[in-house]
Amino acid sequence: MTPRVTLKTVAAAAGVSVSAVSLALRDNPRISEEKRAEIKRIAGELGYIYNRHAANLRTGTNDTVSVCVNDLRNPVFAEFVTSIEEALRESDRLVLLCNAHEEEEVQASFIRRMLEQGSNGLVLSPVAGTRAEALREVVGPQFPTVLMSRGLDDDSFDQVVNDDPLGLRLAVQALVELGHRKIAWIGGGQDTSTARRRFAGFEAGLREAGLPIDPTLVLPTAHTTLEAGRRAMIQILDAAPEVTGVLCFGDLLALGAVSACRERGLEVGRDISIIGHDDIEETAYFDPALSTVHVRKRMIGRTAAELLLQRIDAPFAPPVSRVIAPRLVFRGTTGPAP
Amino acid sequence: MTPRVTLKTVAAAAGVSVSAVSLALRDNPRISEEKRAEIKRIAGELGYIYNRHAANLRTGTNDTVSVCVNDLRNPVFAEFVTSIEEALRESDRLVLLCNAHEEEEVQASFIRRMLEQGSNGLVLSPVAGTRAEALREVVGPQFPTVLMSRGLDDDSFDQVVNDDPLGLRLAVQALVELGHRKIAWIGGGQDTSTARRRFAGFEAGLREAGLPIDPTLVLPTAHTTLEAGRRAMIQILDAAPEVTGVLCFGDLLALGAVSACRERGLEVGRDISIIGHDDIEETAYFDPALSTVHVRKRMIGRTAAELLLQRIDAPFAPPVSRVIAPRLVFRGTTGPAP
DNA sequence: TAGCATTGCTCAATCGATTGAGCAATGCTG
DNA sequence: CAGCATTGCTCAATCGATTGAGCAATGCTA
Repeated sequence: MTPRVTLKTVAAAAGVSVSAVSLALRDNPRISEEKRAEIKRIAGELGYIYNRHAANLRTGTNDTVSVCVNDLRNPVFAEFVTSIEEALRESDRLVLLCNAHEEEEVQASFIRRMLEQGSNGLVLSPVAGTRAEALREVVGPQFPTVLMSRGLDDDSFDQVVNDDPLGLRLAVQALVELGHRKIAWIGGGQDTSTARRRFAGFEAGLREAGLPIDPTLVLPTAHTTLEAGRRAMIQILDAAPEVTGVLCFGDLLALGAVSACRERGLEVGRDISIIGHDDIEETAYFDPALSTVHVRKRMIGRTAAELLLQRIDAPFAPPVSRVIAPRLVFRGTTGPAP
Repeated sequence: MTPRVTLKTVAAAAGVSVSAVSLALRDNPRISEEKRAEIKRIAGELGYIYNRHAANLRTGTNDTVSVCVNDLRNPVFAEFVTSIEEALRESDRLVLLCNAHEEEEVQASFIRRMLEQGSNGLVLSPVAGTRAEALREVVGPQFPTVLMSRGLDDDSFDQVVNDDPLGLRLAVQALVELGHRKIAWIGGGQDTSTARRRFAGFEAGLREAGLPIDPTLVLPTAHTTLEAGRRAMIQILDAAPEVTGVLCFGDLLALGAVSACRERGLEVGRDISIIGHDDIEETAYFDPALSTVHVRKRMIGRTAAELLLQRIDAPFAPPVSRVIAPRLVFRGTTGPAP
């Protein structure tokens, strides 16, 4: 093993001090242009590799941002993470990733781990059941943290969320205008702000339309998968065949519901209307294409990254909360009530 | 700002030396059971946070594994990353993530960055056009590296790949047995081993069946999105309306192709048969559900993680290459030739 | 009971970049 | 030309955990 090339090695070779090398390599103007060029040349020739550990120890950070989401296989989260990563690339920060899979312990241990690691900040989609105080306990009082997609009832955190109530109220309104009166709700069985807020929007929409909230038409599901949607839809059709409109917590659920309706011989978009939520890319290509609440995922991801960078620069600034408005997208799974 | 709680703080509070605390916290048996318990208790009360930077500087590593894939929004990669992360959780390593987006420079700078960071190893799906020597140049001669999904013609790297040629030969065989003679190929316009190997499998399958390779039935696409599939399919239908079988580089392309056929009034599964590749979850719920080549994604991700851990433990062991066999899944988009 | 091993800790050097303080040389101003 | 600022560098402390060497106390063996 050849001994490591450090600042010291370079300094000796260049006949200057260690500090001079350190400053020169970072283009500090206090070192003259020529010296800087020479030092860089020598460093290059010697094959100097910057040791971030030493710098990290000294500076206390490590130019890393942590992102913890529930499940990357959910295209919504994949889109969030992708746009965060892109937004951070300019600030030369790497992304530390975690899939919490709704397990609070995984989330907590990731947070501890990335704190040890000296990560600069955290973008978090808290697992179901996360309490704000418990989270604050884990991340510590002033650690730059931005909640994304799922908020918490605590305004000490920066947050970026989709306007869930709005999206669902719009969806209910749309169905009502199409003449639907028996409208079902599938999903949101998790203990998350998203689940609560979407359901609240559903309820508010019905209330505004003067419609009753029928418990047999509300079917929370533990998961948000295609299969869960299929099962829930079958259950609803069995319990309340008169239903003509269905709103779903997520697109995957909605696609499952579509497939269940078809199994039962219903033509979706004519016999029954279904609206999903999120607008993941795939849904546009189903036949009939899925009507859905379009969530501005890239915007949310980018905003989360921006807020986090701001927070890192100004740890004591007042917390910011951003609510991104969704819009309704009509495709083939909605139509006038039969 | 309260001053940081370090080993020193804890040592002072516990009335022992810094070393004792360091050893105790890591359960070194050279410190007595009782002292260890007491030290841990005090550390906990003081809110001691382990500073990995100091340890990293001292030990030279940082218990991190880097993963670089092309695009997380592709469900296949999301699945890979998820299973790698799960597999690594036991070894208490964090995942540093990068989406290279087919840009060699992004890939290279990520690699340099994570090397500085002291990452323990790399799982890489090389961007299109990556040459083995160039990659070796960037990662250095002995850095633990596992290529995943996309291989390189270089046996100095560990590799885990799907058996692409096999999958496509099986798919061609299946269509031929169903009576298809005019079989098209959509996708794989990228300069990746995957693209080459799948196309090679397609060609081999035709050859085995004694069928000619018709250039008008081969349509490489630059992207593997739904939209790209739709466009390619339209082009093929225009140029060669007699086509009855279509193989696609990926499921998204295939779904796009399905949607294009439908626009043209063709009933997929009867008038024309389409087979995708990868078997992403959504495809099973399309109507008709997509027939596809099922790639064992979790297996590939887990295997990549395992190989990497082995490689980290034994940097000089001979390189390992794993080929994971896919299987054909028949659903609704395939049927006898009309 | 001398001699040696073991136990249980402490000491202090170490990893390598960063940075505030400091200093010599030069330029500039009044 | 004294006095001050600026330029261009050096000095040395510092971040905090790790670890080989060392040492005192105790136990064990011959």
